Amino acid sequence: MRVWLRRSRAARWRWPGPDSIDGGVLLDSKSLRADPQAVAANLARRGFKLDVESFRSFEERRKAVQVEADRLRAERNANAKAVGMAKGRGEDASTALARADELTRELASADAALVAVQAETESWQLGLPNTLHDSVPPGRDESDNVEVRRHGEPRKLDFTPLDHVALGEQLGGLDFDAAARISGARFVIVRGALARLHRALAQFMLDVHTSEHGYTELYVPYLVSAAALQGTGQLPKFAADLFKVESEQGFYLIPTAEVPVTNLVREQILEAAVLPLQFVAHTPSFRSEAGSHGKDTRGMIRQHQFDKVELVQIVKPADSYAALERLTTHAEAILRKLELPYRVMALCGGDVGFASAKTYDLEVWLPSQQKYREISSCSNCEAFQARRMQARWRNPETGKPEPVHTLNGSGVAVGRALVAVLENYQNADGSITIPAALRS
RNA sequence: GGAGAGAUGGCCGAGUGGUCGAAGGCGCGCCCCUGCUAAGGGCGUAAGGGCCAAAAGCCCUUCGAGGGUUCGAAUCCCUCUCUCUCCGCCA
Repeated sequence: MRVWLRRSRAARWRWPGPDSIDGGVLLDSKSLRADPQAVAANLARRGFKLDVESFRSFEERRKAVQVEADRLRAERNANAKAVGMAKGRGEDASTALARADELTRELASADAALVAVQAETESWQLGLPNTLHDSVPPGRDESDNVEVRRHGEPRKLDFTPLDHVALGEQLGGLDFDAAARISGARFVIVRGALARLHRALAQFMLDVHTSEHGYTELYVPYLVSAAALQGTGQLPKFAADLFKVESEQGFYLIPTAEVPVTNLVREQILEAAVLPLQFVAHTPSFRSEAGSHGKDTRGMIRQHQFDKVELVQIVKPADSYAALERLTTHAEAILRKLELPYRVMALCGGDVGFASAKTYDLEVWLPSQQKYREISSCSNCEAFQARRMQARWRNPETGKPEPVHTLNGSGVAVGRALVAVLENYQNADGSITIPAALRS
């Protein structure tokens, strides 16, 4: 239906192949080789320690092994060709045939060594996070994030606000106990008017992004392959955060629509004219929340399953930072229209996610906590995911395929938006006023 | 679930053991001719990786994936994946 959906045989991702040492994996291997110290200095801003020495050592080994294997292969090819030509002329080929035997043996052992060193390099590289953009503020954790702007004033209430759990139970719309009996902790059943509000929020977001921000709506798989997850950076490092489905195919439940949506362009070479691509999808997200025991155990803030409207952009590298600003305002537009007070935070080096080069979080005001809480996260992954996915565009200036830049952002988390609406729109009698933007 | 067919470059499509990374066509790019909403001619046009400071150059890999046979595989054998058609089933 569209140019970018064409199947590209050329671009079919072959990997890990015997000679694809770079393989488009992770950080740009060339800059890593050229200046490992600079990469190490950059990654140190995240608190990630890059072992330059061990990189150098297996890089040296890799080079030696690869050169030797290539040399042997070249000789074997030439030798085989000589055999063919001799036989064609009806000449004796026994000398070349004897050499061929030796070459076969030598090549087998050289290849084995090459495969081994490449596997080692690859798994090491897959564990390296993205480099950070220069503008990312320094810092170790959440507390060092920098507020960029703030919008809206928290309502002055002349009563003590309830949290969404109390409000939801009063209204008979949120049932955590029933969900616990059915599935366990960190699930919820939403009922009646609140279920409808939840649905309205999701549809509202989709409508705004498609009709006002130029996104194309997608319906996507909720079960994805390990390869797709590796493409966007969840695997191999963060398997513990995912739900793996017991099945022959080895499916995982998506932790975010970012995975299927961004992978839409994997193994593609896109024509410059189709960029930028802007997609929006409403999906559930499944997260094991391993390692968050005791955090936000009450309520809907942190669940194993939640709905999210996700924005994804595929852009030319030169445009990606402008796109990040725009994408962030697209997510903000939802909160503005819902008249929810929020602030925009630039995440510090220590808080930026694995695949991202720069991230803005949107935090919405929650009266019950008297705090701003994350409701969206907007990231520019630059070429990081594109390299892992082999997602490229043809740069007219060079005529060559180059990695695209990918961005994603929640626009916004539906479950948390429901929480925010309940809490910010509550009345003294425990009723909820429906935001004007949702009335029709 | 059962039966069959297929997978080659941006696209279509040849190619059953040896100068095949791959004929031919289309598309695209540059140039020439021509000069008006036409046509003709020439050349060029895959991706990934390595060596090199770099360019040039050289080399390796890739004809769905993996393995095997062979001195040598797009071509022969095995396994898998995906696509299409028919039957069954299902929303």
